[in-house]
Amino acid sequence: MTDTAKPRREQIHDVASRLFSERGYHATSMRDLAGELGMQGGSLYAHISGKEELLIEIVRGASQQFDDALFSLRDLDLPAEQKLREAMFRHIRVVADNMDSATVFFHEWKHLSAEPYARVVAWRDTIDTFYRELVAQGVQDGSFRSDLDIRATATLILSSVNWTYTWYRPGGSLSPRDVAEQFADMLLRGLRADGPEAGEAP
Amino acid sequence: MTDTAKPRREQIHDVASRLFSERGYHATSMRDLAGELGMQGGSLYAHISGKEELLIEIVRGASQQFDDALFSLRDLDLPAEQKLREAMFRHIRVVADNMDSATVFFHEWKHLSAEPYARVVAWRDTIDTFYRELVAQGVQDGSFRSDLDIRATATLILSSVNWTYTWYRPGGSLSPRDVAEQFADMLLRGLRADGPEAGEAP
DNA sequence: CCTACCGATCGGTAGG
DNA sequence: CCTACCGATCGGTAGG
Repeated sequence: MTDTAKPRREQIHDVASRLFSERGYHATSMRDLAGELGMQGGSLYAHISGKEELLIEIVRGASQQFDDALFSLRDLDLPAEQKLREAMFRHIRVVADNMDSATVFFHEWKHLSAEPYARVVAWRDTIDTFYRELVAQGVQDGSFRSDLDIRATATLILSSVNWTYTWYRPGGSLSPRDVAEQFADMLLRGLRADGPEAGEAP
Repeated sequence: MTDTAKPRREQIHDVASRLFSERGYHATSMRDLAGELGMQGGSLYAHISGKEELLIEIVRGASQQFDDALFSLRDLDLPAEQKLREAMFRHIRVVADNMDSATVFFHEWKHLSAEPYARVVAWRDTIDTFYRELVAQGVQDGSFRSDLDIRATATLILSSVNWTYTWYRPGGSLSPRDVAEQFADMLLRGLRADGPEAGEAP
């Protein structure tokens, strides 16, 4: 109606994200994609160089969003607990605000060819490290339990935030902040009732 | 060498699980599958009726394993905390002992046709319910915090056990029991140091 | 379990 | 951005 239309390339990426997330990369044909954009299959190649380029850019875009959200936290001088809450919130928000590309990111990166594949593997490592450092900081300053296994703790945190792509529904009653606060509360305080000290061994 | 060979059908399912988990369902051709079994593409159809039958059986087999592991716990008279520990252990063990079919289960079920697809959706609901009931029991008997959100708690637990399919390595140093105990300890006790009561709000 | 084949569809290109 | 097309490959079948 007006000239608020997105650039064609961006439209293609958006639709590709949706189709790849719904049907998977290999089950989505270039003709499916073109059809949703109201063009013929061959016409796509006036805008992009090939199918894998789309996957590469979707995956790169998703990892970039995580980087932007998390790495600015790295050198922030916050107590470990606050930093963890904020990291979980931002992490979940990236997933929630980009359900399609996040789903593609988690599900379809295995179909990348060698070089972009290796980049994803390396990227995963940087995120692991980010959360491990965050946990280590909390252990060192005494706010987290000293008997925590750093790797396992980081993995547990990552499980909680990453798995959201499987169940979160953007239009629902839970905001990313709600989810993050619920999860962080449970992780930090534990599920056990306090007070009379629930029995350890029966 | 001896006659310990598995039935051909079982071999086909095992190889299909591996290929589907490594490459995805649609990126695995029947000729790929036949080749790994030392036969021609068309020969597969002497043993199976079609490609989707393989996916259906892999998915059905995986959900059956979870059912067998978890539902026997349902009416067991255990304290909630012990039941949670045992459920998490069994859940993680199913994933760890069946990395291929578990990966197919979590990644490829979307490619099922309407009827088996609906069965998976319904199944997921029974597992959700299982964990919610477990949490609710713990809240009722006073061993879990009374302010827990049942749904969120069950989701957090499920995140931790399901996500293992993405990082667990069966030959490594961590047994399913190790992982389950680490995760359950953290979830139950929380990450915070006890004692001087780490500050809630700064 | 093989050979030989089917129609359908794939990603991508040429030329306009 | 379209038409028309390319070789390759797909899942599956017939007949043995």
